[in-house]
Amino acid sequence: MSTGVPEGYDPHAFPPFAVTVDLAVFTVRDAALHVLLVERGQDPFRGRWALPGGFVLPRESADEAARRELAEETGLGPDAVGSLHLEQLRTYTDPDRDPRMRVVSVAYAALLPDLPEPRGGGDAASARWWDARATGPLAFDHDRILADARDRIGAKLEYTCLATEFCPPEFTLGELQQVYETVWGVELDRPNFRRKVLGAPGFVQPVDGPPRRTGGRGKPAALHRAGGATTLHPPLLRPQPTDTPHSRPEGRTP
Amino acid sequence: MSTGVPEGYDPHAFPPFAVTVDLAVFTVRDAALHVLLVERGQDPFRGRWALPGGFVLPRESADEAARRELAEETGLGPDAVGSLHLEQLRTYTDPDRDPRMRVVSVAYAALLPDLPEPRGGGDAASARWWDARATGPLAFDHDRILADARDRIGAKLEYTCLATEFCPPEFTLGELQQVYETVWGVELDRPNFRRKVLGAPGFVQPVDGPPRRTGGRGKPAALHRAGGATTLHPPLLRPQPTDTPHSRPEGRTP
DNA sequence: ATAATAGTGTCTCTGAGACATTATACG
DNA sequence: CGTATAATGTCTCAGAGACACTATTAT
Repeated sequence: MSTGVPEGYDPHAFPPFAVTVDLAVFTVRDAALHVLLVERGQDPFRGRWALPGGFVLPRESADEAARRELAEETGLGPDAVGSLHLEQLRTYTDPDRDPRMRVVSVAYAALLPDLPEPRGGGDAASARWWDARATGPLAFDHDRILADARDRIGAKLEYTCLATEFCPPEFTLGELQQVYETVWGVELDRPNFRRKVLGAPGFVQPVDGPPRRTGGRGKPAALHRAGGATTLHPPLLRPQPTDTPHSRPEGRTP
Repeated sequence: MSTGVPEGYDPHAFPPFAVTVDLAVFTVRDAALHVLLVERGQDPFRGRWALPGGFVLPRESADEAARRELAEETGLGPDAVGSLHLEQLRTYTDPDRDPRMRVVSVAYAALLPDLPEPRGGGDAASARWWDARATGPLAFDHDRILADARDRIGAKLEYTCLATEFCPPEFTLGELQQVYETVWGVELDRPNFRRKVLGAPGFVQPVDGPPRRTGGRGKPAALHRAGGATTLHPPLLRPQPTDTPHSRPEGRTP
């Protein structure tokens, strides 16, 4: 804030930037991570799919712009949008990321439970869920934003209670495990998963009544709600794909 | 990118934003975390201290702007600045964060070893290191940016090899431990710290020759260099202030 | 009965924390 | 000598992984 081009802070002496938000909206559906994309109706990248987003208005913060856009794209009410998890990822500032003009974009990640009809009624006439692993090349630098968003979500599942954001208000531990397995792309041992989830204070609460719900033709599962905690102690670490699991020649030299 | 204000993308139809970078430059000096601040010479916040920073130029990315500003403020050469750790934190977009105009700021954190004369020769005539715990109220929203930067650095020490960025090219394990203790504000058990650092593959490498260095009047310590790894496996978790059933940080019972 | 999912119990190994002990410098 | 710092070793417990086993539903 001390150096730069506009010496006298003349409001018209600085280079004009546009500021947008881009949203990576995720849900878990059919045991696969899905992301909400919109089809572009005009150049550049006409016909390509892109992350939903839009301009930040003069009197709103980027967070407010993100929630506004999210409401427009998903058709959710302002109350629902206000309560769901929205997280700033990072800001993309490559001078050539938009061929028309200088645009910096603040990227956000949002997590939704699998909704009955999530496609909204805004101006995004052609919005749909895509398998997050199988999106074609997206417009602008959205491939990179999407990849960064996936990495961030996966990492945050380890040490936060974020996974419950993918679930409906009441859920089974099997559904919660499905979230982890889907985002991480691994299979987890159910008894161990149970032990860790129930052992983390404030992660989940058993629903008091004895009601249960069936997921198919097995034993009905007890229902849980999200607990009050936001961070996970101890963390739920994902299994490490790096080479040998527990024998390391590097270490003590005799 | 699909909705918003400028329907036809007229380059003059969108609200004008200025984009700046703000830098939280940290070093460890005298067993305390220090941050580089500059004194503002003009309103608003004249005479208040602020994080260094400046405008993003029309043809550079925010990362490039951050490195350019860092070189100006510290007086380091472009090669030195190009090699040190610079990390985007998040972007601050409150519409009223700058009383003059609409400015969004991309915040960065940088880590430096304790340099002989770190104060640079740019236009920041009055730049100096401050104890990061004892900065007065800063200009703009820089108190919040600084707090966020401290949190991020502390968290990243747990699962990355970032701590070596605070050290000179060759360092002792005692100096590395000092970094952790200073950033986290806790005392660590030296034998356990040693075991974990040496057990993490690629974190540090012993310097081949038998040269040693003294820190005062004790036994000289072996020198190490940063290893090739960037992430820490297993992580070096900071002791939890939340009382756990079995471990007590303040456990000196006679 | 068989399949499928939910839930419990147990064993072992790793890593963290606490702490004792030895080694090598300085005064 | 004592003191200060570096380095090694040892003990114990918590948590993770692997896996056997039981429980309850649908077909």
